[in-house]
Amino acid sequence: MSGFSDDMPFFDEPGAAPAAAPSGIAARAMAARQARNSPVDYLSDLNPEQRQAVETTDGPVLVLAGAGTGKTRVLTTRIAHILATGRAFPSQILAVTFTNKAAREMKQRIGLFVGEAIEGMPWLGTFHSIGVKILRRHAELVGLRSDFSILDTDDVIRLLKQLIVAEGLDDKRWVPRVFAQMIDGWKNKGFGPEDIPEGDARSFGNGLGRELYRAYQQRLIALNACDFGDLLLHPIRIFRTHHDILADYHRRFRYILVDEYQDTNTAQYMWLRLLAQRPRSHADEGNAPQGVNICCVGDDDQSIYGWRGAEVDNILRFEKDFPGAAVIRLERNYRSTAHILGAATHLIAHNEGRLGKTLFTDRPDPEDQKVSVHAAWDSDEEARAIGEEIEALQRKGHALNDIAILVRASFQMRSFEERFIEIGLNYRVIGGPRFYERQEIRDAMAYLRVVANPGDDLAFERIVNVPKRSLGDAAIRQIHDTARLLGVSMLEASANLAESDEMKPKPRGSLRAVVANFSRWRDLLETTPHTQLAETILEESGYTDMWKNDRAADAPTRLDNLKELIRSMEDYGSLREFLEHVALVMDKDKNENLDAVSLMTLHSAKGLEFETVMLPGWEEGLFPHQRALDEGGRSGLEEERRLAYVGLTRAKQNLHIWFVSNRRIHGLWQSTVPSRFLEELPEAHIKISEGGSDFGGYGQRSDQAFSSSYATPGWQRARQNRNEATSRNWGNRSGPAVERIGYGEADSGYGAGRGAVKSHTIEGEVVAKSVADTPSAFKVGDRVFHMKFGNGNVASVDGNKLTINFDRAGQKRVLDGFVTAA
DNA sequence: GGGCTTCACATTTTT
DNA sequence: TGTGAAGCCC
Repeated sequence: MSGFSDDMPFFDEPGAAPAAAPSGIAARAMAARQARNSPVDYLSDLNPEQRQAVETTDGPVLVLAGAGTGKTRVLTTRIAHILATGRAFPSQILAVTFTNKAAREMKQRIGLFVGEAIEGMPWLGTFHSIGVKILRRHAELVGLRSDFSILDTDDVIRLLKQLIVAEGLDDKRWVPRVFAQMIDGWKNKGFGPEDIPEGDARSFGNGLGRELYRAYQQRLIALNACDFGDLLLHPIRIFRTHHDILADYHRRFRYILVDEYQDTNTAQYMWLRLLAQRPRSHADEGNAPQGVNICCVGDDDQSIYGWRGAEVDNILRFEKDFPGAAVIRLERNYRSTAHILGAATHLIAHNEGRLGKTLFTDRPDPEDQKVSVHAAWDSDEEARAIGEEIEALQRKGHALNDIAILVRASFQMRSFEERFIEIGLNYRVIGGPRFYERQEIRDAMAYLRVVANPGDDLAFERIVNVPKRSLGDAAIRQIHDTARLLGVSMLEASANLAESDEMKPKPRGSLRAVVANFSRWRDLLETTPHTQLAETILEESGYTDMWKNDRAADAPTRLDNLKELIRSMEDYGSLREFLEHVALVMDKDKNENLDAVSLMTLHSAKGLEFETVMLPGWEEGLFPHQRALDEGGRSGLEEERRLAYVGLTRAKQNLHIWFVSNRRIHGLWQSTVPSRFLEELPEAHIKISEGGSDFGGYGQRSDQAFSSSYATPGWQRARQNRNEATSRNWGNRSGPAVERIGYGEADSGYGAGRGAVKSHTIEGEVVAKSVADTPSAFKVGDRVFHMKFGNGNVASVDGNKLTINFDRAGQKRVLDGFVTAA
């Protein structure tokens, strides 16, 4: 039952890869080539701990890599080292990451070391992509065919809704999305329908939780499909029930490397254990190395995904799981200044239950710039002040690309976006809706999925009446019932129905056409290049026409997206390869040519670094978030603190933290209290800033603010606010420590003149068409359309700045480059 | 089937 | 307050 015959090592000798290096990076490639010739070179750049992490190749290793300590470097060098010293072939190394981005980066960096040998690293990828690869080989063992589809969250929810309704339950009381999350949670823990706790099972659908879960799994098999969780759970099941297969993988993987180990959930942990812990009998046979060569790299202080199933415990108990493990700490930081590190280290020390690390740097910091803490009256002023600060930096030549604003929750982004649009400051939002989640892309994908896997009823159902073909709810139900009755796919059932007289003539006619189309496309699959096939499908189905005839403002964008989809298909060898890519790699490159400030959540900032970082919204209730406190208790608070730590450690040079006194929550203005995390910052490394000259006029330079018991008029007002706040439902802190944080009363408007701006982005998507300071082409009374605010009428024109009365958003001032004639 | 109104809800997100 | 989904009416 071995499935390995097809991909034995590609190179006889790890170092024997052709010397041709990728073009365009000549210098690095030269270094790489040199490194290949003399294996010691690549080690000499490492510090002693890093070097130890690279060279300790035998037995289990846990590398505790603090933020900015060269984690990726260690991982990639370690792989290079294993290859260069002939310890394993590329195909004998299993290297797992969480995100595609991380996998891509690793591939690229290993490529610099070993040239093209990277092609021979078939087992470097995300947990899920490797899971798919394994599952495709043994699909039949769990009742799937190897061409199974991978469903995304949206498909899953639609499927669950069907099942919930089919059980006669009210889908408003038992919300499919909620159930999808429950199932996801169960799968993260490695639970199949039989394993879930009785309480969980009872808590959903009038006690039918377990039955629904079971029915869901059956439907997936019938659809020849998997959800994301199955990509790990099915392999786990296979490993457990087929020891010969597991033994094959044991023989195959000589080295296992895991990135971001603190983020692994229970299922991933089980999967890793199965692969890593070979029973004695295997270890003893042949010349397999004794012990387990597993190397996990992570940072318990950066574990911020507990809420989605990550178990910090996995990293905390590594030494118990893998006896004799070497634990190596990387604490020398190459990213941030001593002040930033001091602040971060001190903050995170408030957490219990850590493995403990203390970051340090011995690089000099010529500017000796402390972390600054700023106060603002409300969120609008916060946005204004940060905007000013950024413009000031920009004038000094600071690239916007090197600046990031990291928020706790995405609603905070809004005030920044509005402000930046107003002053014409380039920004890009990282995260948010993604290319492959757009409606038109998902529709197009559904067509392709049906062609690739005619049993994919979910995809079929999605597009059978898109564009409209008079196949409404009634027709779909009929197809459904027929499929059930005959035990076949909906496509097959449709073929039957189209030839019978059970359907009214009109829908029957269009159904016949649909069936004929799919069968023709299916035939073309063998003979036509997949990009061309996709084009044909979108044309012949009438899908592109549908958008061409659509007069909605975004229809042209959607057509562009479809073209982009086809274009991106060129990068893949076959339709199936492409579909798998889309299912697993839901991201797309952003427009990186533009100089723009990055705006994102703290979560999505993990792993990134910026010269300057702004951290707004440090208030009780928002950060730490009230819900984390309510639902997570102490451990919830600690996770929030780790999030703060992640935020602080993103900054290389400048770090600014902000809090406001008033914030609008669900439409209501609330007084707020500075975050407890502010008190946890060490005095020695921070300064309370009154916003410099921009703010002018309130509070004093107040490093002494931390010397507790004194109050200026401003402070008194702060205290007042706090007292009010504590009586509300937000943050309920006690103790006088709060009093120490500076606060200002700068609620007066300020700031008017700003530097000229050349181009603008909204959400990394739109590039404006006009240049600042040229008179606007629009005049009063013009009807215009704005990406964010919709349609409106121009009320006044001031150079290139327009005041527009939007139908829905009300009156706004925007730059004319952001609107088009409606 | 499309557009309008009403209602509930309002942290973080990858695969 | 403001958004998005679902129901309702034509």
